[in-house]
Amino acid sequence: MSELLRLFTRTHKLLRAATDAAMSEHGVRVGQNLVLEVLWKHDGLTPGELAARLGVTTPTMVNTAGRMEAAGLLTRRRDETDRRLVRLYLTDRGRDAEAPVQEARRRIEERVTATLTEEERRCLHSALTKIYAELSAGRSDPIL
Amino acid sequence: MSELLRLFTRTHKLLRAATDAAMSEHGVRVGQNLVLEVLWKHDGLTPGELAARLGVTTPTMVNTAGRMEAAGLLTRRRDETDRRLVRLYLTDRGRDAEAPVQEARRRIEERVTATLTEEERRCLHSALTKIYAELSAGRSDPIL
DNA sequence: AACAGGTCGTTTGCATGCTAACGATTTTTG
DNA sequence: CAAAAATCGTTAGCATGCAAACGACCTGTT
Repeated sequence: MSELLRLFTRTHKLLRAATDAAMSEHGVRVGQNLVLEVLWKHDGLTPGELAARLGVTTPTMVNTAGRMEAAGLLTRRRDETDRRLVRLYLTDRGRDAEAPVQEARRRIEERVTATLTEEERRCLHSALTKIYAELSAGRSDPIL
Repeated sequence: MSELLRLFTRTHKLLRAATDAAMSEHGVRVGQNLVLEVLWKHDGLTPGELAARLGVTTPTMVNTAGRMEAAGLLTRRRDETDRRLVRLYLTDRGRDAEAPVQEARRRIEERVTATLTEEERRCLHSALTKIYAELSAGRSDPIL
């Protein structure tokens, strides 16, 4: 009875759904929230740079950027010195989302960790870190 | 720095990718493996019953069943006494996948848990269980 | 018996991921 | 300097999820 994989998947799905619901109240979908978190600190990155930081592929980032552009969160602009590059810049709406989105994120994390003991919190973190390391062994994206 | 949500998401992605790679060697994609696991024990369930057991929506199950039918893993047949129902029956190929798929699943779970201490294993399980319970509070799908 | 309402599976449309193939641009090399 | 190679973003096609709307079928009430 492979309990762990199933439990992990189910829990992830609930967590993702809860996050999406909370973010959606502020016009941001779950997949866009991490992109914003990077852009708030480093505006004007390229899709490739963002993809690397987020651990997704470039096509995924391009699609996400397209949806975020359609949602009015950012704009695309070609780099002047290297015409291959595209730079993504936040709009006012993208910047204004910072406070409410981070607050929503904080609340979910708090809700989740509140149910755990101090030991469970510590253990969960170290266990996930070890699993992450094990599975990313021999990969090119060891960024976390 | 909301470490936990990010770490959880990243780890889940790696785990899912590793599972998909292992399953794909036997003609089964990651989303189909849990469906098979149920059908091996209870052949002839309906899409709705399967969806409930797996914690996914009925449309998702219908799509997955369509892909599994195209892959030759199962067949659809209308229920004779209640024509609203569709029953999903495994093909020989679907049954033959049982041993290799369960073996692949076992190996991944072993690889993951091997990196953990006994305490971490126990804690991870109880932490996930608690988080799952917290997030599914006030929901209609408390099945695990 | 007839109709209203409930129960199904399906279709449609979207979000999020991936890989593979392509086109434009820059850099490297011969 | 021109051709070859590397680097980017994009597009296309697939897998997996969701919610909403639909059509077919059954059931219960009148």
